[in-house]
Amino acid sequence: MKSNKTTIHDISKALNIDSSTVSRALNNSPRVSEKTRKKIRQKALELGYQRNSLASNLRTNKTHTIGVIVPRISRNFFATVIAGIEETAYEAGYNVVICQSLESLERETKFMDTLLSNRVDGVLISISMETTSYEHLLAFKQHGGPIVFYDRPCHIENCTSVSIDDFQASYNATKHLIEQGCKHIAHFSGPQEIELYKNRKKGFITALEDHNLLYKEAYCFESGLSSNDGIEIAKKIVKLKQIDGIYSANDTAAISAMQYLKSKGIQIPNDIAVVGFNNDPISAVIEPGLTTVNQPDFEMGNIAATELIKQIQNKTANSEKDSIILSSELIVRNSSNK
Amino acid sequence: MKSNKTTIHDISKALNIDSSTVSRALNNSPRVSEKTRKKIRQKALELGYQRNSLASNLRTNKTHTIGVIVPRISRNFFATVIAGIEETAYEAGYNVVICQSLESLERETKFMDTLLSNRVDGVLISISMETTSYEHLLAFKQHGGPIVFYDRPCHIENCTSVSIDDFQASYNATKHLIEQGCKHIAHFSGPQEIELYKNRKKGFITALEDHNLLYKEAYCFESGLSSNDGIEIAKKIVKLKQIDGIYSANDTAAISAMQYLKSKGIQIPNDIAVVGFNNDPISAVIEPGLTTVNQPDFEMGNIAATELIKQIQNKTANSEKDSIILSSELIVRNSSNK
DNA sequence: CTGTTAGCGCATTCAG
DNA sequence: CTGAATGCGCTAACAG
Repeated sequence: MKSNKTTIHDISKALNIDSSTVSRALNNSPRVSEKTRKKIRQKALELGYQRNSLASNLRTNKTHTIGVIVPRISRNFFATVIAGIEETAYEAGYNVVICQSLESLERETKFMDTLLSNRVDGVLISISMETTSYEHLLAFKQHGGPIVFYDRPCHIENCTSVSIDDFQASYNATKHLIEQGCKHIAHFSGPQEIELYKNRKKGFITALEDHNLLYKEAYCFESGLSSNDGIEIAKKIVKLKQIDGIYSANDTAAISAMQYLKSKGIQIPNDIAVVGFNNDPISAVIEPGLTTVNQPDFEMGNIAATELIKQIQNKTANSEKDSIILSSELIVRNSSNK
Repeated sequence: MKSNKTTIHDISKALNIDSSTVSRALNNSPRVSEKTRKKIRQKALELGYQRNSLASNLRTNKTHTIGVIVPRISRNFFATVIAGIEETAYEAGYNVVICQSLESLERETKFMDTLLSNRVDGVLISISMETTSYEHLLAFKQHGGPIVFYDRPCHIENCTSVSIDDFQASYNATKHLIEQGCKHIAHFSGPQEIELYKNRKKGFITALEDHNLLYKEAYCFESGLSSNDGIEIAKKIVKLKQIDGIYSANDTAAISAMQYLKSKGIQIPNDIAVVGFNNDPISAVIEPGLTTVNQPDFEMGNIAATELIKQIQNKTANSEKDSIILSSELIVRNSSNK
C-alpha cells in the first residue's frame, strides 16, 4: 500500500555501485559494462524499481509527451485522426495526452495552460469553434514548444497546419453532380467561422460558375454542427421543389437531417443525386450507395504527428512549411439514387 | 523561442522576497499577507511565469492526474463514458489522460507502466479482451494508487468495479419479448471471455426458463465485436425459419449485421420483435422504432470517477465496496415491428 | 568504464 | 507573516 519508493539510490546501495552508474545502466548508456548492467537490471527487478519519470523529465526538461487538443473525441472523424496520431507517436516513443475542448475556448485555454505547465514537448490542435484570439497558443509557442494544427488550419507564425484541400474536394463533388445532369443543387453548409466550411462553400460556388450554373442563396443552408441544426435543415429542404441534387458539406448536420427524415418516413426521391462529406459509419448505413467525399483522417493523424515530432527534434523549432494540404477522394458508389 | 525559464526564483529576486514566500503566495497559502501576495502575482504575470508542474509534482508526490485506459475511444459507449469521467474529474480539479489499449494486453501493460512511472494518482480501466493475467494491475495497485474498473468488472482485492447489471437488463429485455408473444427468440451474444457477455447470456437463458421456454443452442450466436463478426451472424440468422424474436446483446456486431442485411436489401420481417442493447446512434438510425436496453454510460463515467477520486483522497486506499452496480433502462418505443 | 559533484524547480520543515 | 535550509529522484558534466 505504501508508495514504491525504490529509487536508483536503493539499488545503488544494495550493489555498492554509484547511483550515476545505475542511472546509466537503466538508460542503456553504452558507457557501462555489460556485466554491471545485468547486475543492476536484475536488482532493479528484484526490488520492484519503477522509474520516476517526473524526476527524469524535470532534469532533462523533456517529457516525450505530446498534447492533443480535439474538439470532441466522439466524432468519428476526430477519433480516427487520433488513432493515426497515436500510431506514429507510439512508434516514435512519444506518449499522447488527449484533451477535449468541446468547442469551448475557455476549456481550450485551460488545457493549453496545463499542457504548458506539464512541459509537454509539443501540441497538436484542432482549434475550437470559439477560438478567434490566439494568445493561449502564442504563449505556448513562445514558452513551450512547437504547435501543429490539424484539420482546422490556423495562421500563426512558424506553425504548420495540416489540412484537407476542401476547396478542391468540394469543387470535385459539385462537378460530379453537374456531370450527372444536376442543374438545381441544394447545399448543406457549415458554420462559416470555421475556415474549412468557408472553403467548401467556395468550391461549391466556383464549380457552379465554371459550369455556367447560377448560385442561389436560397438553396444554401448554413448550420451548426448539432443534431438540432440538422433537423432544422431537413425541415427546410423538403419544402424545396425544384432541386435535383444535394451536396452536403456538413456531415454531422446532414446525418441528423437524414435521421430525421427517415424517422418521419420521408425519402429523398430517387431522381435526386446526393454527394456528402463522409467519414462516419452512420451515413454509410443510411445510404450504402451514397457517393461520398472521403477525408484522409487516419493519414492526417500520421502526418500531423510526424511533422510535430520532426519539429520537436529539430531544435530550430521553425517550421519549414506553413501548411500541408491533403486531398480527399471522391468515392462514387452504385448509388441508389441517380 | 527559448524555453521560458521564469522560475519562482526569478520573481523572488526581482522583488527581493524569498522564493519560499513566492511559492506560498502562488499556492494561495493563507500564511502570506494579502499585500505581498498581490505584488507577487503581479510580478509573476509580468514575467510570464508558468508553474513547472513536474517539479511541483515531484516534490509533493501527487500529480492530480488520473489515467484512463479504454479499449477504444471510437466506440460510442466508451466515448460517452469518458465524457462522464472528464466532467467529474474536471470539477474535482483532476486532469485526465486517456490511453487506448485497442484490446491488446501488451499495450495495456505498457500504458499501466508509463502511468505508474508518471505517478498518476489513480487509474480507471476497462480491461482489454486479452487480459486474463493481472500482474500489471497488481503492480500499479501496490506501488501506484487505487484502481477502479468500469464496464468490464475485474475481481482484484481492494478494487471496486463499476458495472451494469447485465443479467437483469438481459432478463428484462427477454421477458419483454416473451410478453409480446415471442416463443422462438434468436440471441446475438458476445465473446464469453468477457464477463459482461456471459452475464447477458445467463439473463437471457434464465428468462426463457422462468417462462417455460426452451433454450436452443442453435438460436444463440456468439461472436466477436468486429464488423465481420456481425456479417457472419447476419448470414446465419437469415437462414433460421422459425424465429419470431431477436434479442441482441452484442451491439457492435448487431449493427454491422443490420448494415449488411440492409445493403443486401433484406428486411427483418415485421412480425419479428427485436430488442437490442444500444448506446450507439447508428442503431437508432437504422431502426428508429427499436426497443432498446439503454446503458447508463455518461453516468457510469461520473460514478467511476467519483469513486476513484474518493479513494485517492482517503489515504486508506482500501475500497469499501467491491462493486457498484448500475441498472439499464428498457426503452420501449413505437416499434416498427410488433 | 565508473565515481564525484552539482542542480533541475519547487514545497516544506524549522526558525525567527 | 517571512526567510534559510533541505531534498524530492534523477541526469549530466567532469574527473579519474
